[in-house]
Amino acid sequence: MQNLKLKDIAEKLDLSISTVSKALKDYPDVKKTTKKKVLKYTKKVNFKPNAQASFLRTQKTKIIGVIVPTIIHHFYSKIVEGIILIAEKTGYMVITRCAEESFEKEKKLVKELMQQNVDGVFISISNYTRETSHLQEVINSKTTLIVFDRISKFLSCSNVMINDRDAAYQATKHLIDQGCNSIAHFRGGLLPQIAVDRYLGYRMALEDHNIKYRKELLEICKNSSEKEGYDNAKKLYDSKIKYDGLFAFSDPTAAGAIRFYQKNNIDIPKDIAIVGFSNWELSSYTTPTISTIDHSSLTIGEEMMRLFLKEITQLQKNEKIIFQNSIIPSKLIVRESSTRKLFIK
Amino acid sequence: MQNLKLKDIAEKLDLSISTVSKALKDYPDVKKTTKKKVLKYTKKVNFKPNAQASFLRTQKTKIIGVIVPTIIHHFYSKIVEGIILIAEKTGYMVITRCAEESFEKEKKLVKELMQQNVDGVFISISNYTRETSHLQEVINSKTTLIVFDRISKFLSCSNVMINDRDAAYQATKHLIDQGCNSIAHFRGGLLPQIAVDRYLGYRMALEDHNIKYRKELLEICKNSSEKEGYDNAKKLYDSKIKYDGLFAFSDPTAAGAIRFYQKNNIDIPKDIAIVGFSNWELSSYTTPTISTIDHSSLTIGEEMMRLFLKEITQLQKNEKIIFQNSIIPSKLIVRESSTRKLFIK
DNA sequence: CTGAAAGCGCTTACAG
DNA sequence: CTGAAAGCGCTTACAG
Repeated sequence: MQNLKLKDIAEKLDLSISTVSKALKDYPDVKKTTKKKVLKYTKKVNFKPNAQASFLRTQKTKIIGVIVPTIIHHFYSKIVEGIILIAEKTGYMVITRCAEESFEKEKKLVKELMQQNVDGVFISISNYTRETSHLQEVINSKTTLIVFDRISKFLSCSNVMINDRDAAYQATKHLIDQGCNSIAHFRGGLLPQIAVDRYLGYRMALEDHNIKYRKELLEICKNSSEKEGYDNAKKLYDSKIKYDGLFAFSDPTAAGAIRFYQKNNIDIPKDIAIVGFSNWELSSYTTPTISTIDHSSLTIGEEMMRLFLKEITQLQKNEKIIFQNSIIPSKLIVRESSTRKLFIK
Repeated sequence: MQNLKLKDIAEKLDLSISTVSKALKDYPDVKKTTKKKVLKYTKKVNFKPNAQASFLRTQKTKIIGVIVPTIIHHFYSKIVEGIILIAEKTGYMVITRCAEESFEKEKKLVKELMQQNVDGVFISISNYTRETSHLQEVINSKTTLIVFDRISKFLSCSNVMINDRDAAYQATKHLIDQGCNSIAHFRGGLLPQIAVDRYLGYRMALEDHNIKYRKELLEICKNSSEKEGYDNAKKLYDSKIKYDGLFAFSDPTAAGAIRFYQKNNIDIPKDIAIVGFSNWELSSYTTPTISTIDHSSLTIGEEMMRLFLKEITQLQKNEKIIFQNSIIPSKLIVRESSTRKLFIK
């Protein structure tokens, strides 16, 4: 059974190709009984018009291209899941692609998506992307561009972000509320904006609560790995630096630190209260469970789709397109690693 | 800047559309210098032919559609990641879709992918899918169909599977090797094939080692949740049933059981040795870490792409297409929850 | 070696 | 209300 085309339907029903096409698209100038006849038959034989051929006329593919810098990563795969679920509800398909943190590959992927004539490109920019002319071209060719998480100030388009600084502030403040006075921070690398923002949120929270920032309580976890968490905890321990709170750049980092503390009989949260970041699956399974920040990736995906659909409509109506910067609020999830009230009062 | 088309290039270079098209596809009957001129210019202006228009002639979209029954699930999202990474290496794009365990939605998604004229459909069949005529149609329309994990015996196509029975056998045998004599099994629901297979593997391992199967050591974890693991451990405990090993249907289930044991001062692995299943992220972060079975999702994705590319080539050469059943071997990962040697000798 | 022309399957302005 | 025809941007058999 070959795929049916308009011509086959038309012949079968003794109608013209035009009429069948119009009936399918519910044009007002087709007789009701004709429409019914066509719909009944196409439903029966399960006919759907060829998407590629339609595109040549409509210029709409109903496909969204999503580019993430890395895919084997909790945060991004969750967001992609969110986009896919919402996209399906609104009749879009999603092509997911992975730039593997390479500027060259990112450029190539964008170009290929343009060649596919996707209706929208959602991207989180690679760490090594130095300039954004490839993304400017997306905008120029009237394709809706939405940048999320890792954005660029040089692009006029809608952005969806997380307020890492605020989230880090919440996390640190929570530790202070639990009675912590000297709070260490295992930060991410020096360059990534998210690492900088979380660091700044930490600093701001300290400042607002009159706690002096101490440089010796800051360590770096470049890869945000479990091992780095362990190693940094050990490093502080070996240098005999005392502290009673830890705000870790990520949950694995927090988990690594916990592993070290337990080995050395440091009680969590009594001796050191801990907050991680991003609500990884693991954080509900460690002993103790890890307090963390939840980003609600589903909400991020939802918000991107919402902005996309809005811009598509504005484009269609030839209205001015209004770009929007959405900030998705993060939520502190308090678990065992920082629930200290019982001990301090 | 609008998207360029063949016509623009041809005009610019004072050539015909045909010649430009042929130069781009490296046809042998185009003068070398002409080819060079065309390639140089198209590279400069970053021209790529419109994919939809090409399709109308070539019938190739270079898109693969992947349908998973559920996406917010470790196992499937890993496989999708694998497919995407390998697909990109071979010039394919991947549309991921989620059937949400609905037969109706699955049918709809398949139809839409066919409408998109994808070159291949990779699917893991929903639990509620009662018949597979929608997938038979994929085969009929000469689109490569590859079914993975949840397969159907009624389809003539290549399959990629995991040998759950063998993996469960390995897991159980490992517990026996650790000195366990009475091994409980928290199985999945009664119907899913994977639950049945793991149960049978468990039974076979017991039998091969002359350990009598005891019905009272079998509990059901329908949703494979942490809570069910906890509850079942409690149930056995409350009924005073003694056992020294546990083979759990999944890592979260194992984690739940561990939580209960720890609360009741049952030592792991000394009192009860535990093996989980599927190597969830959490299994390396619990205390103790959980021994588990690793499926190597990346290998599954790789294998699907390999089969797909093979069939595509056979199709092109008009050769007979040879379907293949690939079974991806699983690997036992031994961690703390079952490392007992120290205690028993 | 180059180019004119047909055609892939659809949509839609236009004529009747 | 229906249908003939043009055209979307490409590929490729064919003529020269």
